[in-house]
Amino acid sequence: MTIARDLLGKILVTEFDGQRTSGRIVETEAYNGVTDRASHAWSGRRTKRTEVIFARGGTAYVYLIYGIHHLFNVVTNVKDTPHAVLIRALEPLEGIPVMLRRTGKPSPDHSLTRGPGNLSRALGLLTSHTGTTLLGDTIFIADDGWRPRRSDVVAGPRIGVDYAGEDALLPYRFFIKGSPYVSGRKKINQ
DNA sequence: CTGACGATTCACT
DNA sequence: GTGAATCGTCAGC
Repeated sequence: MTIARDLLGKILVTEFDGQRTSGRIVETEAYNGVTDRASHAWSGRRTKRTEVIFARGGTAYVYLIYGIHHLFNVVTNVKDTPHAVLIRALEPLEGIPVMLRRTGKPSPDHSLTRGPGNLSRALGLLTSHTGTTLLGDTIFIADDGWRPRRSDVVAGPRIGVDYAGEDALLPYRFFIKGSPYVSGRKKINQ
């Protein structure tokens, strides 16, 4: 939970085949383990797919949704405690031309890394990266000391988890107010 | 083995 | 605002 907030302002970096891309994290969502109906690990569901969420913190969990989009998560807790943080939006920093090529966009705009599906595509993240440690040199979190002002960090309900009942209302989504890269639907936004 | 569906996005009405 | 795309995962038979 605290970790989701602390990740705001940090830099997510991927480096595949010498192509480095990075972006500052401006939006995250926390998934709070077995008590969170919106989490894949809810109620102790532990399967081949979700196994990685039970790993120790600092592990990547990349999940394919709707057969189309990849969603990138960071496993945040100790072994056997399935907490994860979904990275929902970045502000592009390095490797923007590479991102453009990956996404097929002609020019950089706010949609390049806005939304978990777009972001993963821009950084070249695939489900095959699930289980990769973030302590290595292909996918990792960097910190240049930049921090959002405390008054600019906003918490709100998560997106796309309406099926989770009451848990869908929990303020587990954190984002930096005013960033043009923050995603969000029209309903419960900002 | 079979069927149902999702932590989304994009194009179209 | 609505609906389709598209496939790995999981539950059930």
